[in-house]
Amino acid sequence: MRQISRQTYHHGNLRRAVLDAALQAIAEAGPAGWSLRELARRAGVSHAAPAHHFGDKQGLLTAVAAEGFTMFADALERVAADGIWEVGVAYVRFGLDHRPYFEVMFRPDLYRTDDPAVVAAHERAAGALIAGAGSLSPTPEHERLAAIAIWSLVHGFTSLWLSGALPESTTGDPETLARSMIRLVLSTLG
Amino acid sequence: MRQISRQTYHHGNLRRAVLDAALQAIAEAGPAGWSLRELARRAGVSHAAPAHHFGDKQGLLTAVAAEGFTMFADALERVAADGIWEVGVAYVRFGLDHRPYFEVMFRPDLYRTDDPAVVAAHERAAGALIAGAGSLSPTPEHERLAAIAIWSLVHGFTSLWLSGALPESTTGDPETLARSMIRLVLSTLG
DNA sequence: TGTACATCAGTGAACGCGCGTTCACTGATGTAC
DNA sequence: TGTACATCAGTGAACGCGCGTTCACTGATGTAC
Repeated sequence: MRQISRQTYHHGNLRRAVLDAALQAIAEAGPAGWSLRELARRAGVSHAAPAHHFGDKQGLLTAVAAEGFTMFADALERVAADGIWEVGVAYVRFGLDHRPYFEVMFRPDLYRTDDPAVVAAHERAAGALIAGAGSLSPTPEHERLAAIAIWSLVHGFTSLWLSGALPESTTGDPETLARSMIRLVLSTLG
Repeated sequence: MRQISRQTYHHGNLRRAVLDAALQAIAEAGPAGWSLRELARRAGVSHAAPAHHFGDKQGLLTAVAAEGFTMFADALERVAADGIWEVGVAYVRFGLDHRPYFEVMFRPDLYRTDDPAVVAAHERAAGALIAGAGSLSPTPEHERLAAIAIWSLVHGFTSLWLSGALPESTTGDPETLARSMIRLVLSTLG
């Protein structure tokens, strides 16, 4: 185990430390509200260190997106066997629980979408979603439409909730609300 | 009519010119990819002029959001009498046709959400959406859920389409696709 | 087990640049007389 | 109709600052012998 307390010259885990600082900065100010130098300050390292690992801000956000899509795909695959219902709920929960990742992942102008790690995890996530939707469709055309509908539904709910756009009257646990909403739609789609 | 060709000392329409430059800049680089100075350059005016009208970037984006929500509310109210179906389609179409506005409107960290013009137009838009959903619901609880479902559906579809997240296999006219999707969901929700 | 050396993660000083902000100024316009 | 003046939209030079980038460097680590 390398040292955590930063008493050596070599950090040992600088890459991770910078990523964590980025996630915190995104949570506080969005993906655009900070500079690489501020990140270095947060992480307590030299201002040149982030560039040493990630090249530039786009490279750093590419790493965030890759990590995010990997966690996202894991979360969806974990419940894939339980049906499209649970996949939809997992989609919403991921967005609520991992807001900084979510805010980067669906803003492709922020990072390099052709990064191999991003592409692979993205495809895994899409696969879990489409496979789930396939289970409830009689025809291929209907299946395609149903998959897009479910995806739009859970993505829209998550985005609206995160941006605070839903009326204040909409109180209570967002996951419970999402469950009710998905049940309402699925009761007729299936 | 004031001069357009900018041969006088006074621009005559500088506020409009800066707003238009902002919309173009947002279309090209997102709401974060430019500075007030760059905007002034685009609009062909002194670099101090935008601040003269809008104070700072947040003030400028507040004006964009207010204008956007006004246009949005107009578009939804225009089809409100035709039912929730057409309101949903109008929602999607607004996002597709007015991407720069849409990208600002649902990112409340970018502007002052307590601006009176923003608040008024926002409430008008929400009213049109909720009134439409009310038409297809037997109970108040169901109505509330149905409204959130429709809203999530059309908002999610628009966001996913704009970010290019929908699979490339999903070709064709997005509005047609949105119509099919909304019909599929409404056929059972109503 | 000890020594020499290559590697490379991380440092920190220095650079030029574009930024937002300030401020004294310019000059077109509208109004009073 | 003409003159004087107040207003204020817009200018442009100057400022200090934080930024990304460069680059010679430091020093911990791993490997060869």
